[in-house]
Amino acid sequence: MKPSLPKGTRDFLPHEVRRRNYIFDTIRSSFHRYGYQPIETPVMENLSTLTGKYGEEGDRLLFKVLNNGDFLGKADDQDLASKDSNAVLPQISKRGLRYDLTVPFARYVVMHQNELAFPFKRYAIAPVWRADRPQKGRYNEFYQCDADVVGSDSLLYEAELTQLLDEVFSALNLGVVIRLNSRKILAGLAEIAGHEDRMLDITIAIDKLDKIGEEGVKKELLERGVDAEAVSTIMQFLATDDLEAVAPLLERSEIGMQGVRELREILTTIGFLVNRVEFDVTLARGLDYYTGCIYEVAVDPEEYPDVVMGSIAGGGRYADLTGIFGGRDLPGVGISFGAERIYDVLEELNLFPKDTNDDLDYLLLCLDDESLAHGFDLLRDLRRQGHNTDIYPTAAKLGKMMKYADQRGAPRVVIIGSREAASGEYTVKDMRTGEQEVVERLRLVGTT
RNA sequence: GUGGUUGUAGCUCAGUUGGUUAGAGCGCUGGAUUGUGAUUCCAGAGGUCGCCGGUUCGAACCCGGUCUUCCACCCCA
Repeated sequence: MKPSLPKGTRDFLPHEVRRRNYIFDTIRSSFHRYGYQPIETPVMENLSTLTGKYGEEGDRLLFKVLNNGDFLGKADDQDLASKDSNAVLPQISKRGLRYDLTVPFARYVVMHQNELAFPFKRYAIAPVWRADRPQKGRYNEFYQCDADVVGSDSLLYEAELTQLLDEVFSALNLGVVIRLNSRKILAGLAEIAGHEDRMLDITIAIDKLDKIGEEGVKKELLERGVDAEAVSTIMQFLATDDLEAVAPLLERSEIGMQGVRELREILTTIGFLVNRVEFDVTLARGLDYYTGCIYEVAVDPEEYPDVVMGSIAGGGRYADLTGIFGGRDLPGVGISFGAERIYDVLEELNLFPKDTNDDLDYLLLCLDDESLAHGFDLLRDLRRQGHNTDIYPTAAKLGKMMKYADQRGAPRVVIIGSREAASGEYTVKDMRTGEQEVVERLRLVGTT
């Protein structure tokens, strides 16, 4: 049988894992610096926890886990005979793989509300699964790095999370644009246009402005049943790229003005950042549960015009995610980094630091069996003193062992033959410069 | 979920109208060099041509199905 991988999943080689860890470590240390605490939840959740939280499209993309045992025997014969998947599904599957980290977090907060101090700030770096059709930058299994805070509606957190986004990307040396909008402004826009009930249709259409242009958006709006007068009102909004230009248009909408005031406050609270922060009225974001400020981060198109990649981080405020699970109604706000896309972009732009190689200090090479015994003893001493050290496990030809050292990326090798074993002075070769010197055991091992 | 695209050595890819033994570069193994890798020279190994079926005297090549890759939708990180 030929080995294979499920579609949309990948293996990682050691150097790839190191580079991924570089991203995870950078993000994690910022999370810690901002006072977020780690939590963990299972990769599987009850389907009832997951369904209905991501819209119709999201439900379709959930990976379902088959029930154990005779799962078909317990299913209804009529439903089975009619091949009605929607009817059969709840009878044969009660669990699914998590689709993101936010909904499981909401479930977690409700279940542990009496053990947590609010506002509760947590982070999680973990894989999630979506049964999407894979493309580049789009996988069926991928990592998210989330920071959320629940139990406070303070706008300070929106500002803090924007700073956090900025800090992480400047630590990664990647120029980005952080775009902000508010669901309240979008709701206000729908209200002004006289289609309060069509907010979703309207936002989906205007979200495509970049891609299909003004005419395309007009067409899409009309197709979605928005009347011509409303369309021209909406197009007025799209012509603005400044919060203060949008504000007068929203004067008649209470919720819209609330959104404007909130964004104003957030923008003035943020202070100086390395990356640009822009208000973007066309920013929509699909996830159903967002109710306030929304974020999206993209690679800076001015700095890297050739990079084609969707958003690499995003997030927003949600007013009542915990309410769905019957808990106290706790407001929350959070952000999520897409580690895989960040990886692909850093790779494409060659922005990974050089030293994400093997972190070995020494590799010991022994030329005969007595030297090998000697080397194994030296190995233990080096390791005890905190040197990352490895040894070639047999006495072999030096050329062969040197080649192995080269492939391992070992920065230094210690050559041990009968001369060295007898004298306790070793030949240490620097693999980069090619220089070698004779070093006494005490000086090599060092003391602590 | 819809439409398209891709698959040949470990990797990147050639392969003529369907015709003898499917090639190259890189990588790998061994040697030149029995105590020196990354450079040089020589030699060698490595293939169910994604998989299943069909057409044909004959299929890497044509046809059907399937899996996979990537792309455009949809949606999203």
